[in-house]
Amino acid sequence: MAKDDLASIMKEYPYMPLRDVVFHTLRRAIMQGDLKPGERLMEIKLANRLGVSRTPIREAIRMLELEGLVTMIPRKGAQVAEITEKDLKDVLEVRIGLEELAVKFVCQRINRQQLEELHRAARSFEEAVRSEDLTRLAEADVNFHDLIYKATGNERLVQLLNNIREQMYRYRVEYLKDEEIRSSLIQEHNQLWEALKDRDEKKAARITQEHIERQQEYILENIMAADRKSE
Amino acid sequence: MAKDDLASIMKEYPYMPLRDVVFHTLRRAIMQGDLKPGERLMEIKLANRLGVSRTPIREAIRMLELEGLVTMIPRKGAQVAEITEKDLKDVLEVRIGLEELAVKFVCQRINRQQLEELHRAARSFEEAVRSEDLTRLAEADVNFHDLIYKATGNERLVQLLNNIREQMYRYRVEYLKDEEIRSSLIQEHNQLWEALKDRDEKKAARITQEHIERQQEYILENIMAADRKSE
DNA sequence: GATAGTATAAATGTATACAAAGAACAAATT
DNA sequence: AATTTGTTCTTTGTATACATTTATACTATC
Repeated sequence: MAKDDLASIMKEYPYMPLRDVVFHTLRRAIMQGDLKPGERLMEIKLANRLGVSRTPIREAIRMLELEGLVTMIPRKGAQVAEITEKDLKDVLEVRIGLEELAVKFVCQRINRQQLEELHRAARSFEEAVRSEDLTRLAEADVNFHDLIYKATGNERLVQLLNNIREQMYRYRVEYLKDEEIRSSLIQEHNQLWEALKDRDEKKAARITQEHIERQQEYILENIMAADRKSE
Repeated sequence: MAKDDLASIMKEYPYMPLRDVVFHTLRRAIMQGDLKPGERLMEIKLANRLGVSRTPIREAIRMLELEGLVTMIPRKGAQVAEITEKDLKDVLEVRIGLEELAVKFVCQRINRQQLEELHRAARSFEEAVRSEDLTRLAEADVNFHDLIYKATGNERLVQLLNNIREQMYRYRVEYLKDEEIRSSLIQEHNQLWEALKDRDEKKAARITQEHIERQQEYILENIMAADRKSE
């Protein structure tokens, strides 16, 4: 079918404005720590480095600014936003609230098919843990949570949660590298699935909260360590 | 004092890049419905209309895009995002969740001074209702809720809530024009204040929820009416 | 008369040019 | 020697020019 061919070609060569390429490039660089907090983002240098003109750079910076990843100093330019412990605490407080809200909705709205999908996702996460393949593991984790998000039936909530989850990368989550944590994650996923299946809002909320709080402790230790090192 | 003079002058003439002026202008136009959903935002026309070049226009559009107020069609340009009843429902679900989270934090963290400020704000809202001055009324309402937001001690949460509150304008909230609603708002504010004073999280959450749900019903009626009219 | 094809116009995407503000450094004056 | 002033250089803010794509309208042909 010609139409399908075209569609697949479109998927292979999706048109993307340079601003979006730059946006994602810079975003990733900030998240991964290649661009460090406080570092200036100078348009000409970035433009030369990425082989584009200033225009797409500027548009990307506007987007990063609105995401809070860079802060603007008038007539001085953009710099990578600082991250403080307070920031992290604030974000995670909000995240807990939103994740609890999400599982509440899921309990109310998830259907059998979605439950099955979620079950499969939990299983493939387990397999990924056993495979010791970190990339696959991360994907499986994202997939599991994506399914939960989708089951909320609330697009805005999904959008907010995805954004927060991406921001978590900034806090150097090398969480999944820890052996002990990986196996406890399996248990958490299974428990969460059970709670959602039983539509037990309270239990689901509790598991979610504990899940994130554990992550928070872990990240705080890491940040503390990183901060001490850099001082 | 020369320094104070300079500071006051700076406050009077704060530097603002054109992109921010354009951003706020367009934002307001969309919120107020001057730019209608689906309407195309053509750069040259906007540039001519606002007396600037395309560059600030484009940067403003990038910001509006990230806020979800405009949607981009590749190589076709920007258009004002459509709003559906589902959108509104989604936003308000999230809003209820976040507002409940907010009052929970406030119950845990508000201090005596903040409580007093809040009380004064509730009083001045009452006065504003009696004054029949709609502008003053809106300001007093915003002020009351700002104080609550601040008392959460969570800047991210404040940011999200402010954003959502601004978005509500899109849904043509002519809420405060209704006599009956105004007086019930006084009661709600007072009840909420009492709950926060007593640090009664459940009561505060309930009041908040009811408050927003009532607004939702009202807005839904309005949107329905508007949609029927435009079809 | 309808349809297809081409040409023209208009809009976005990208690059570059120009203006102005700010920082850094050097020189002069006290 | 220190401070201040002036100059230059860098960088952002804004405008404009160019390229590419898409929409539109008109003409020619069936």
